Amino acid sequence: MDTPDATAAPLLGSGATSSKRLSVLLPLPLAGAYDYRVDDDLVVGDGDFVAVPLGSREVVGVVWGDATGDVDDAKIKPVAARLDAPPLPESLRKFVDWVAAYSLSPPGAVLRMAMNAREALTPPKPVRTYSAVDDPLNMPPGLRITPARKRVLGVLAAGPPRTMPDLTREAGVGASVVKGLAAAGAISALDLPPGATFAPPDPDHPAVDLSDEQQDAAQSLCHQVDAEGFAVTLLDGVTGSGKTEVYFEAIAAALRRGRQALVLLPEIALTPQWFDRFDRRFGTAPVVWHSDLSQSKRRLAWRAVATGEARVVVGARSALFLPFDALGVVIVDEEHEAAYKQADGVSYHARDMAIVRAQLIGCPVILATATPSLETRVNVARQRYDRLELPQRFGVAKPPLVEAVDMRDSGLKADEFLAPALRQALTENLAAGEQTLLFLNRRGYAPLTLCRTCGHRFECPSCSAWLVEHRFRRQLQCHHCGYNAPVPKACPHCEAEDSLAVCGPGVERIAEEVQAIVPEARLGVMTSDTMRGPEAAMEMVRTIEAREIDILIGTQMVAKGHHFPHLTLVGIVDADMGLSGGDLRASERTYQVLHQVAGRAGRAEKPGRVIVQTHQPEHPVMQAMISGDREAFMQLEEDSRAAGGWPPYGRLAAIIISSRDGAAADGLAAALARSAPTGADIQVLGPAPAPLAMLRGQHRRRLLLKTGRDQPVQPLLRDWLSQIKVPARARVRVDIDPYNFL
DNA sequence: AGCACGCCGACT
DNA sequence: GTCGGCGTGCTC
Repeated sequence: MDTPDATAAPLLGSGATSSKRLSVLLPLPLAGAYDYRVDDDLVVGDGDFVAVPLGSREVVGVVWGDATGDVDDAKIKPVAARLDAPPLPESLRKFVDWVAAYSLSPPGAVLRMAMNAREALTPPKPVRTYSAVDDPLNMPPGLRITPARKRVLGVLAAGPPRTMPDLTREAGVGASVVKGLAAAGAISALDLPPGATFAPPDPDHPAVDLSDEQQDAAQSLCHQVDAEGFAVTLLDGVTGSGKTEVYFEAIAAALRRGRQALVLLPEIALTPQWFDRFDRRFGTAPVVWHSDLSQSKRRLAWRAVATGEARVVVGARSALFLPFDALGVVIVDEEHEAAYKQADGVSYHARDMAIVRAQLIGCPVILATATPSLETRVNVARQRYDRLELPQRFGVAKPPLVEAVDMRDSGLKADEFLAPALRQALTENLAAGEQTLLFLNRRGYAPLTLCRTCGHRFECPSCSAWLVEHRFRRQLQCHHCGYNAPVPKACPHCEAEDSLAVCGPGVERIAEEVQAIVPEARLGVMTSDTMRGPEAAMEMVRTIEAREIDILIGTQMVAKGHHFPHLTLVGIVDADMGLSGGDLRASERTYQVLHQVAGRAGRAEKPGRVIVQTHQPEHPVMQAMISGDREAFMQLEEDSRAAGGWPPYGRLAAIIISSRDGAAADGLAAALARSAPTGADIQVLGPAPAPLAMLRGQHRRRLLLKTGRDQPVQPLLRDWLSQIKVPARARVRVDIDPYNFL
């Protein structure tokens, strides 16, 4: 039986207090902001973080201007509280709205990316520090002085109070030693209000010497920073031309004006070398932001950005959504990297969104790369971006000598993947005491396992993908969803024993083959699953530099970063791998990767040798690799995109339908196709099974909208999608300018 | 996203 | 007879 609520709310509109309505955006995938009532006694402004009731729970959202909706008075609930956190700056709120409208995502889903540090919304906790007791006479009598305790006391005797992590590191003891001392009263613990946690980078730190060309480029970037207006500049220079040092000067200029700076790097390029260079230029470390930062570091970094204490932030694409209030320059390093494109959730391209962010703020953007993307080249040609070119510096490795091996007549057995020419080069290089790199962009031992008796192929139960055998781990893994299972003894289909065969190579299998060719060689395998974290990568770099490894076998991971002077031979095991699949950017991307891998070879006095194994040596990518004529290749790519009306000469959007029910996905896809927009330069392709027709148990279908450059794609899509009733068991997602066709 | 509501299977 | 599975729909 219901009992009457004794604490029922007082009647509304009693007139005692006036209240106004405002709009609150919640970090949820709702269609728009919700309206709330705020009573007189609570002062809130735009951008403030507020706690509001939603259904039966309370959520934190951001005040998003005055109320817009015509929601019934009775439905409006009051704002519960204002949180003690710096408000979200207006430029970031505009950016959130912009990205939502552009990507056709719910604004709340975009806001969620800007609120990715939940704990940052509560005031920072005081930090506990430990220091020596004021008076040695106050030391507790009878304290046992162990060697560990002695070290702690020694550290504290000299210098300021330390935090627990600093103290344990400096004294080389565990936390329990410190706690024990504090409990005994031998050291004192003190909670301090959290002060500055990030040392300000010094723009006038003793500078690194720049060449005349670098100086010129740096100067023109600094002028832009000083002008405090929006502009985009491509900083184009080969590896070793000193791009990083040049854009550091733009950062220094921003710092001198009291502005903040943001450097975007692809996640994999956040390397120790980059931080070393930063430290050399600015005498301290920048604030770091990336997806797997711990909760406490996130909170610290987020708040420091909001308060302006963080002067320079370096981060992966999600750093775009940090609450900068005084950004003076944005740098997108490795501008061409496909990793900047986020495909799941809210899909956006960080390079393009960085430009939007800067435009909304009114500050310059610098795109740095040795191999500009086609899009950026076209924007330079259209004079939307400026371009600065840096020449190669003296003492840098010469371009490598590239030769192709035609695998169509290599005479290899089915279980061999290295052609005689590569085998020979490998053997000779080893004998000469030089290092070799073999590149294959495929993890594991073999990409396909099948049964010789019945032909059964091992597929992922929830994705349309083969299971990749990982022999070191004795597992079959799905590289798309994380499914894994032990390799069975018998075929699960026909139960034949010892009948399993593998098809195709992965790095592990190449390692096996190499070991058979040169048993004396010391091998290293470098893939994302053998290298956990930056420490492992650093250790690998060290072993290579120390020449403890003769032959390095790796995936894309090896393409980036360090140059090894004794690495003089590069073998590309399967250069064709990225070319199949009908991806618009397949050629460009394959060239980028191969070019980068090839660049690992050689040194100033000895050019590297690169052997490219391919089944299509006549392909423009291979021809460009051999001739080294990147310019001609890019021109060819541009011509073919222009001829086909593909981006950036046209617009493209993918509509992805997913459902656990295949028939529902088909039905919805068909309904969308029936109501597709029409027009002179509007084409709708599909529906077709999406690149991975089944992913994590979801059936996926895809339609492609291809239009001329002047078509307003978002309104077109909004119109189109609004006509369709999406059944509850299906979902529709839009990907503007999709990259993943594979 | 979370949470409630609701309608069908295996347990006390 | 109820507990609980997750499919469906709503939240100012």
